[in-house]
Parts: sequence; structure tokens; C-alpha cells
Amino acid sequence: MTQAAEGQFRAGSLSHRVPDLGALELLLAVARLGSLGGAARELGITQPAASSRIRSMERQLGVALVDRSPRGSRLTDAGALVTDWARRVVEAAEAFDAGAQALRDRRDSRLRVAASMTIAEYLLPGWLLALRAQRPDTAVSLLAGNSTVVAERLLADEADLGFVEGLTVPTGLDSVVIAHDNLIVVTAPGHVWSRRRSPLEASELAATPLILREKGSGTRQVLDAALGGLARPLIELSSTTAVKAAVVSGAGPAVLSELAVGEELSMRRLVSVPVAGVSLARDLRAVWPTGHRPVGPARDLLSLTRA
Amino acid sequence: MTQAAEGQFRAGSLSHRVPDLGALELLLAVARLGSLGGAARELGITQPAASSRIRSMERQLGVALVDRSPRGSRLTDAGALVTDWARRVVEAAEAFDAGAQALRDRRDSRLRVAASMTIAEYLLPGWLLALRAQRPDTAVSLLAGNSTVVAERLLADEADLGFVEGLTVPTGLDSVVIAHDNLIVVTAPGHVWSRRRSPLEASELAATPLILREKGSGTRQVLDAALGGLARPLIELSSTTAVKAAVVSGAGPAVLSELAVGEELSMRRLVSVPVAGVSLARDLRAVWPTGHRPVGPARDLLSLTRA
DNA sequence: CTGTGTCATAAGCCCAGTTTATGTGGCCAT
DNA sequence: ATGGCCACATAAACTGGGCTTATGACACAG
Repeated sequence: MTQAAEGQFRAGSLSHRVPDLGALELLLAVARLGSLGGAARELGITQPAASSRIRSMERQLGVALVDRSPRGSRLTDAGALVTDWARRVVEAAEAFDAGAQALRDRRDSRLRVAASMTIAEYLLPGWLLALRAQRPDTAVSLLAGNSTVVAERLLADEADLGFVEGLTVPTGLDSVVIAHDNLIVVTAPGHVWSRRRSPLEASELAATPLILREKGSGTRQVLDAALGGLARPLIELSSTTAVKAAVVSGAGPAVLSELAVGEELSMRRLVSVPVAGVSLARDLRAVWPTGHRPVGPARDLLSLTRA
Repeated sequence: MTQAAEGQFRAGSLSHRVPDLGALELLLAVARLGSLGGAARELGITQPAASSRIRSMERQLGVALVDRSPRGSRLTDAGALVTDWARRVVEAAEAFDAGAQALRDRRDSRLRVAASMTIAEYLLPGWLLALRAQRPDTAVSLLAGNSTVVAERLLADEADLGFVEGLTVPTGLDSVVIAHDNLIVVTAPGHVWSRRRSPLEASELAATPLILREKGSGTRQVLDAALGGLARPLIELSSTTAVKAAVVSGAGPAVLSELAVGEELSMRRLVSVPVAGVSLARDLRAVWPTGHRPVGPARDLLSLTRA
């Protein structure tokens, strides 16, 4: 127990300071139903279990969450706030669940989706949740890969619907644009570029070594095309996450999808640098084998994805 | 166990299908360090514990996450995707933790913040995380209430820094605008307004009964002012969450902060309706007692909040 | 003043996750 | 080659948090 090695704030990692998902779910149910017993019924546990769990959550957080009375329970002011924060955790967990389930289902699934990494990471879990809300019994399977892989799967009839983010649509596929995505230049908050008054010129961007995804990634393709040549790599990393981490740590600037850095920008872990004279926009597209218009579940999903 | 009452998809609630926070944290550490043992050390548990925990997570999800080898562990493709989704859950949990800790600390805290509900709900946890990253030992306490409450606290020297969202700055306080917030009209996807081609006229909005927050809330004030009179209530509810739930269930349209409905819009649980001829923008402001410019921790937090 | 809702308390069970102890396999430097 | 090192796996035993069942206390409505 004399363990040191804390990257964290106080002793104990997150899971010791944050109630587990079951407890947060229970809290949401209590908020919605106004009763511990009712919440317990909904979650399929007994009333004493719910009572004790809420109590131990209050002890853990050091805050009273619920006003108990002989005719129901209401959230305290602090409880309402905590419940709202809890809801965000639970929603993230629901997205996780939807994604994980799609990763598993492989065989018996009614809708087989193939998607590029960026889309699979940031957009698909939300779509799957929405789809589940509409058509609860559609089992979905997901395969993530680059445009080439997506095209192969579709043409081999191993996927019903694909999503790609490149500049070109692979041959043999029909497509429809479902969203637009902008690539943006990001640096750590301290970087020289973060203090510029004037937009970056394309030539400067091309001349500067950048932290990049590996060749073949959709992001990289768009960047190379926009610069009218090849971007100069400072390092090449194999995931968007690794790139972000490198940028945050001050290793250098990178060009990333705004989907990937929304959170970091709003919390100012990263800073966006305006660029002049290059279009770093790209389309996100749904794709399917030429002629085979999506039907059934694939069509349901497709219609969810269009603004 | 013959319990019915599932609002959910398959049997068992979320917490049975999603690994707990500890497991997700462990997975992130494995991804970052490339080693089960290393991740175990970082979290202060033993190597076998980490090994078994990852294994049981793989069993639970039905997906191989990690490629083990005698000289380290790397994520599988599916594992990388799962890890990215896990990161979002953990980040939500970190925000929860930051908020909850502020709610608790009350007494011995070095920075006492008073904030309006919308800001406390949606913005403050992020700011607190950023602050913790910069100044790890600043203990923060948080009190949430409307503008009046915030002003009282500041003037009674029971808070060091406040955040309000109303149209007017309470007397006795200096302020600076830290962000802009737009109120938008939202309906359920099926509603007539969601199919309009032309923007809604202010007069139509004023004539239609709306789902509203209670009087005195910042949102309500701005709406009444913008309509040049009083909005007509269909129902009055006491929390943003309750309003959203009512709108989603089709009870009617509402006017809400875009901060509050970002998620719902992108997942199309709600639809935004353009409005012509009214300005539903408002400023979010940091406030402090006239003359008492924020110093120390309060100044640190303030500088984090400005774009 | 009995019935029905609420929540609390007490006692005991059970299993997930933990630790300690040990085994296996690849890599490297001597 | 051969020890040493590092990484992961397996086995057995311990622990505790969360569960259930059983019961009690309180408030309100009929």
C-alpha cells in the first residue's frame, strides 16, 4: 500500500472516487422516478440494495444527493448537479456499449457496416444508439478499416453499408455525402503558431515538419493533396490518439479532423491555427456497391446519418 | 429473477455489459504503456490482477483487445477502437469527479466558485479539469444557483468568483464576457416545425405555448426579453433536463441553450428550428465584487475560461 | 386504525477482484 | 550456451462490496 506512482490528483485512481456505472444508473433512475424503491424495481434489484447503494455513493462523494421522505425521494440541489454529470458518463457508456456490441456480433447480424477509423471512432457509436432507439432488434456488426478495406468488404458482399472519408470514392461503389469534415492545424497552447495574428500560409505548412498519421490514412491523403505534394513528417504515428498525445506534449503541430479534437479545443489542451489559401475540407460519404441501393436496416441507418 | 421491466435492449443493464471504470482505466494504461505489468504498476495493483481483469473484459465484450507477447502487449484493431470509446467514458468520469469534488470541499478550499446552473452543468467540470492540470493542488468548492444567489455569495465574501448567464449584471459586481451562448428553438424530430422550409417568425414563437424553465431562470429571462413580453407556458419545469425529456417525448417545442442540446441535436433526438427576427443570443459572464479583481486561483480559473 | 406506500436496519451469502507464489517463454548480454 | 531479465499465465486463498431476505419505523389515505 506504500505504492507511489500517482499520475493522479489525490490518492486512488478514478474508480475509487467515482461511483461505478451501476450506481450512476441507479441515481438516474431515482431522479426520473422520484423513488428509491421504484428505481430498484426498474433495475431489477431490491429496495434495500438501492437504498444502501445510494447511501454509499453519498458517503463516497461526501455530498447528500437525495432527500428521503416517507412518501418519496427527491434530489437535493447538489444531487441534481451530480445527476447531470452522471448522465454524461452513462451516455458515454451507452455509446461504448453500442460500439462494443457491434464489434462482437460478427455472424448473426442483420446489418454489417464497414467504416473508416475516424467515422467508427467518433460518429458511429452515436448512430448505433439512435438506430437502436428506432429499431431495437437490429443487430449490427462493425468492421473498421481504410477506404480500400471498406470497398473490398462491400464488393465481396461481406458488408451492407460502408462509410469512407477519403477524397475519392473507390471504383465500383455508389455514394452519398452525409457530412462535411474540416481538417484543422493544431498545436499545443504554448507553440509559436498559437500566438500568430495572421493566418498560416499553405507554403509554411508544407515547409514545416508535422506530426502525421501513417500514409494511406484518409487524413493524410487529404493533407497531401491540399499541399499539392507531400507533407513533411516529423514523426508518423498509427492512431489519431497517438498524434493528439504528441501534439499536447508539445512535440509539434499536426493536422487533424475537427471531429477528433473538438473536446481538446474546448478545454484548451490544443489550439487551432487558421490557415489561408488551402482547402482542408473533405466529405464524409456513405458507400455501397453500384446499383445495390441500401434497403432494410442499411437504409434505416443511412437515413439517420444525413443531416 | 423473472423481473421484466426492461427499458433496455438485451437483458441486464448497462453495468453488466460495460466494463467498470477501473477496467477501462486499466485498458487505457495498457494502450499507453504497451504492457500489462506496466499498467498494473501505474494503477497500484499487481500484474496478475491486471492480466485477469483484461481477460475478463475481453470475455465480457466477446472481443480480443490485446495481443500478448513475451515482450509486451499491443492493442488489436478492435482493441484500439474500444480503447478510444473507453477514453470518452473515462473523460466523462473525470469531469464527474472534478465536479463532485468541488461540491464536497466546501470549507478548506482555496477557490470558492458560485455559478449559474447552465454553466455549472455544462462548462465548469471541464474548466475544473483544466485547472487541476495546471494547478494540481487548488481545492475548489462550487455552489450553483441563479444570478441573485451568485451575487449574494460574492458580496458576502462567501465566493471568490462567480459565473452568470442572465442579461443584466447584478449591481455591485464587475464582469467580463467569457463566452456567447445562443438559445435555440428545439422540437422532437416529428414535430411540424421540424419540417418547415422557412424560418419561424418571432410572433409565431410568442403565440405558441412552450415547454419552459421556471421564471427566474436565466434562459427564461432572455426568452421573455427577446419576445418583448412573456412567453406562453405549456408546462413549466424546474430543470433543463426535465425540459429536454419533455421535448423528446413530443410534448411540444422549447427554447434551450445550445450548450444543453448539442448532444441531442447531433444524435437527432431533437431538431433545431431556425428563427427570424429575434436575437436569442446571450453572454456568459464571469463576475466579482466591484473593485476586487480576481487574484490567485480565481485569476487562474478566469484565464482558463476565456476563448 | 388498518392498508399501502415509503425508506432504514440487520444478518448472512456470494462472487469479482485481489494478493502471493510459481511456471513458461522470448530476448539479450556476458 | 547460459544465466538474468522481462513479460505474461496459472493456481489457490482471502477479502469486501453488493446482493437478498426479513423485519421495523414512519406517513398518509381511506
